[in-house]
Amino acid sequence: MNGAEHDWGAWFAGPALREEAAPVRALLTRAEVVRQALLLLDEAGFDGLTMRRLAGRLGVKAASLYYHVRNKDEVLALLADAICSEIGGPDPDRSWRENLELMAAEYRRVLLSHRDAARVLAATPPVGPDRLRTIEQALEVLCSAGFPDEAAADAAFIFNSYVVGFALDESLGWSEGGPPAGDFREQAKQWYKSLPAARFPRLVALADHLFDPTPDRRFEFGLTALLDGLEAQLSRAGRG
Amino acid sequence: MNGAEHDWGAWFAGPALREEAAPVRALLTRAEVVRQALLLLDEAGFDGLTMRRLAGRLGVKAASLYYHVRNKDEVLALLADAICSEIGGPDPDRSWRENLELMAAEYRRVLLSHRDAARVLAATPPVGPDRLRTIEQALEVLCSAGFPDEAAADAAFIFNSYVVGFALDESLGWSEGGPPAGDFREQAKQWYKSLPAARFPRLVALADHLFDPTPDRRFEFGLTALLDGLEAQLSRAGRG
DNA sequence: ACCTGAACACCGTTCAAGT
DNA sequence: ACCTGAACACCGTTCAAGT
Repeated sequence: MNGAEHDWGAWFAGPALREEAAPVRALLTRAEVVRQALLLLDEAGFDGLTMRRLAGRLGVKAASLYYHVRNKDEVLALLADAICSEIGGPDPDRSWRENLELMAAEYRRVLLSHRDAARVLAATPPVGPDRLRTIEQALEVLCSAGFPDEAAADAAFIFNSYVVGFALDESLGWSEGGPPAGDFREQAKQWYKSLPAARFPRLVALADHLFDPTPDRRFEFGLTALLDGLEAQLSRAGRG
Repeated sequence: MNGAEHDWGAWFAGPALREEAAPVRALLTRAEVVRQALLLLDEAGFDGLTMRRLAGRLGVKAASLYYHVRNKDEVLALLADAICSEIGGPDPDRSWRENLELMAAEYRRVLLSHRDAARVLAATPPVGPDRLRTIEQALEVLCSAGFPDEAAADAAFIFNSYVVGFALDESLGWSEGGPPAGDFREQAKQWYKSLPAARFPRLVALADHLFDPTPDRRFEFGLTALLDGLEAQLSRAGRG
């Protein structure tokens, strides 16, 4: 039903949906590959996710993976979809604005719950069924709110770009080879404060705020600005 | 003067500023390394930018690079700064809003003028002098406009995140291994249109708009929403 | 001071061959 | 149908050694 016969092939070769309860014997499944890839991502991060390590984890040689999967990009696309499958949808009883706030929080929560998840999404085209679902839901909310088609498409795009972009900044953390993640903000803050004040007066003066330890508040700030802007455009479109 | 004695070391070992007009003989300079890295980036893209290829271009073996540069991450950070050096600043005669629009356009123009530039910025911490300058300038515009310190820091962060995030989406293009970049939008649009309409009604209906060939308009749309939102927050803060 | 040779420990991917 | 051995063409980085 509902178009299960659609050809996902070109972008997304075969849905990871019809899965028959992974048998005890080690018969490699596409779904099992994805499952282990997600576990490996959480443990080793984006850079640690290699075909060879993934194969090792599945008790198989790297070459075997290529029987189940076209290449690493496909693994990443499947991974992106698996991550998106955890994102909840809108609530029909709420306003469009409440729903976008809800969805943004959900989206971000999921992206932060898996290591480097935002990097996986950024490295991957939006072609998986679950990822498409989240876009579909955002479009539905916006269209129902009365946004004209073009504005709804733009708004959904921008909305997605904002959440992923923010989570990307957030998860990079710039701690590579640096101090332990906990001390990082403090260290960066001190470094900014030590900059030449004659050249970078604002940077030095605002260092405390720039490295505020509460990204939640900042996420809200940007989201509020964006939604205020969309609201303004909506009322403009309503009049026009 | 103005703090030239500041220790950039921890994050940005030695400014690429004091350069003495590359001599004819092949004495490798830090600045020359960065110059060639930028050329290589433009030719080969982010994934094609390797230490070995960069060395080859400089007529030197890969190991030699490590005498001038700590590692590849440092090359990327220097590259990010070289790219940011091309971004123009604000105009003191304009309003804060006009200036942010101007700076956003400049920023995006530069990011699109070098292949995968947004990826370089996203992969790199904001520690170079020219990159810091652009942040300083954004903060200055916001503070002068009357934003409270915390809001100015948030706004500058979000502003940066928006521009880089948008350019990132834009430059990825998802054409990897796919059709030539020109046909890509059309191909993606057709694929979206072919999705099962019962499951993805909005996606199918809005495919034409989602793959609109004019990212400029969409960039404006999002920027306008963001700035409208900031304007609303500013007047709220003014009253509060 | 500046560069190299040679190595180490990896990558993604292919493909003939095994079962 | 499913997996492997072995190879190909690469990576980033280190380090003793050369000049």
